[in-house]
Amino acid sequence: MKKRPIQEIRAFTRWYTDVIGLLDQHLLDSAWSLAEARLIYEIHAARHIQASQLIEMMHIDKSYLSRLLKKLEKEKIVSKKKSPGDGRAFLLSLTEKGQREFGMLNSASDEQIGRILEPLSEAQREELVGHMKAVMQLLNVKPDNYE
Amino acid sequence: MKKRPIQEIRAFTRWYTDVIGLLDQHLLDSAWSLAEARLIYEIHAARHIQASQLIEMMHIDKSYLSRLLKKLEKEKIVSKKKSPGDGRAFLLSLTEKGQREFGMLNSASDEQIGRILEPLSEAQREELVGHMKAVMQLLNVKPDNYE
DNA sequence: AAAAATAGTTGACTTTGTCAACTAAATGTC
DNA sequence: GACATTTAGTTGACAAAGTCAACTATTTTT
Repeated sequence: MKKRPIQEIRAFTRWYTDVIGLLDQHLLDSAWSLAEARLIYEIHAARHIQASQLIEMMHIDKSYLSRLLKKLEKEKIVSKKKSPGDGRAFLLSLTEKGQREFGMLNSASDEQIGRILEPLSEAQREELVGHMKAVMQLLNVKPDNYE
Repeated sequence: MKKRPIQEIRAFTRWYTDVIGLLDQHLLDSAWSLAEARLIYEIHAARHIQASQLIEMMHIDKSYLSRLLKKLEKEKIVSKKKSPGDGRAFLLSLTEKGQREFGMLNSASDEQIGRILEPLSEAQREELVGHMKAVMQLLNVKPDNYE
């Protein structure tokens, strides 16, 4: 295998790691840790979801998740009700407060991306998205292939 | 500002966050933490560098850095000598063992990227690199703009 | 010659994440 | 339908990662 493309991809990855770090920083100003914010995000996206599914999706330790959820319940962000079909399991969803919290996190993220796009023209923004989609398509890493 | 490109960029970022997580996993098998490995990487790249510069580059707390360096010195990966020009400062560099360690980490990273590129043709690899470069160019986020 | 700033270290602490053992319910097996 | 096995989630004990403030020793500024 040729060396050069590998080096270029590693350079991109290092750079984007930094970008992600910057994007995540707004979370430092929020009341939530990164893990909590992702949890809020995932529960919002799923609307109703079991802890076991979150474990699979997020590759997170179940004891850790259990404690994160406990905190989010205490803060009235997440509510838990018994699964109708499975007596061991619970269905998690966002409370109204949780929805509002999600909305705030979400629009903070949007604004942050917005600021980054500021200097670009409409056409450049489209280009950017095109390149990103192309990267995703070419490099369609299936997490499960690497576990 | 339009909503759609923002959502697409956020989707890309989430996806690439996962990719980076997978790429970082090989470090779990190494003797070094993520922070230590990055330190080894940065010191290698700079050849000689002061802790204060690392703090700036890596956005890392100075007490934390101090302890990481202490461990790397103990393990004979990094060596420290007094800066000729500044009596408070030290110049850090990799020992021979450090160089070897860097070499191992580095080729493990290369191999991992190599595996991801496996399914792609030579032409596709070039395409991929092209898209990545375009993203970097368009989105040339200067970390300092966001501090 | 102070005063202020910078380089790095240390102590005390918080946050984040992991591992193993456990309870309770569900599923598979004979 | 009783037993063994697996699955969902919780808890205790701990380890790793990261932060904050105070400190020493130099260097720079005024």
